[in-house]
Amino acid sequence: MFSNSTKYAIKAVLYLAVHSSEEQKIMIKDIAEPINVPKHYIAKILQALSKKDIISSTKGPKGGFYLTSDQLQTKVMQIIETVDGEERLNSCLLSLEKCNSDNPCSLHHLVFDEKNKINERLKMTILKDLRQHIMRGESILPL
Amino acid sequence: MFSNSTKYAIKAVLYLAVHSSEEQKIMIKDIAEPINVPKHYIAKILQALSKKDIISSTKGPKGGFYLTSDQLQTKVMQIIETVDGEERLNSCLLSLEKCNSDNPCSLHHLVFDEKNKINERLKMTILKDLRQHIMRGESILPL
DNA sequence: AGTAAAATATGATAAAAATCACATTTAAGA
DNA sequence: TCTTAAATGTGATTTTTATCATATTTTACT
Ligand code: FES
Ligand code: FES
Repeated sequence: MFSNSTKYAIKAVLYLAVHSSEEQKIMIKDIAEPINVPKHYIAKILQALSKKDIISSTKGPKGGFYLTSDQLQTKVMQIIETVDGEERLNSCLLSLEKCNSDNPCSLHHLVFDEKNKINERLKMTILKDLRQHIMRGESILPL
Repeated sequence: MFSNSTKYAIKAVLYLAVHSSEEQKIMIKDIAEPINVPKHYIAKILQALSKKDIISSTKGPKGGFYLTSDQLQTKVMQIIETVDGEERLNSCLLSLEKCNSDNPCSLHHLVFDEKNKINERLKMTILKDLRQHIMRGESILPL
């Protein structure tokens, strides 16, 4: 469903959501290891997210990555779109085109409503929500 | 959601479902072109499907690919599993593991029910159903 | 100012997925 | 039985995705 890069991105950002703050920055290697993602790979992804202002970073000693409280309001969908590009989630199951109810492919009616529901949730769920889930022990941040 | 190969496979099989029969076999090039898939690529996929008895074929002059009426009973899910492998649809959104409600990842609750519903439908929908849809003009076989 | 510790930029390599090419096998029809 | 038309098998090439490496920039601390 998601690319590898997006999976990694979500895991990393969620890790920051739980463990970081403006006073508690985290170095790349201390993110990569606990979420089980190659260090150099996640570095590239975090840099892209940082450039898009989805996460924050500072260079130099005592530097690292972190989330501001504003950034805890980021919607999950924003991360997905930033990494995978917008098209991916709205593409038709059978063609390259955008899914289109006026010209539905043969699988469209099997999936459209559910896919929509999922997309809606990804659009309204923010990092803070997921952090709360994790801190309550209702879900985990998998390896 | 699906790999390119699975998309192509479904389109090709659906094309056969609509246009072929034991008396009306279709050559690779006459499948590849209308569904807009590279000839050599779809050939490989069709060969795999043929070996798994999801479609039929005969060699030589007047040969080609076709579906028997038995094969019109094939479930969409069978095609997906044959091409992409079973794991893909049941894997967790964030990890390599199988999705597991007893140990849910942070996105699990956002998608589980809907993904399940989709999977159920893919498991109970057969090619004949989709063919009917297409022939009634309720859905299309996209390029 | 100088040094060291961090992210950043850029690019190289490896692995996987998609695509292309061709020689082999099978079967129909002359 | 010979020729030809089709799928089949095997493997090569290209493209995309994932991974690795390294030089540069920024910043804190001395
Ligand atoms: S048109 Fe294909 S999934 Fe909607
Ligand atoms: S455990 Fe991750 S999607 Fe179910």
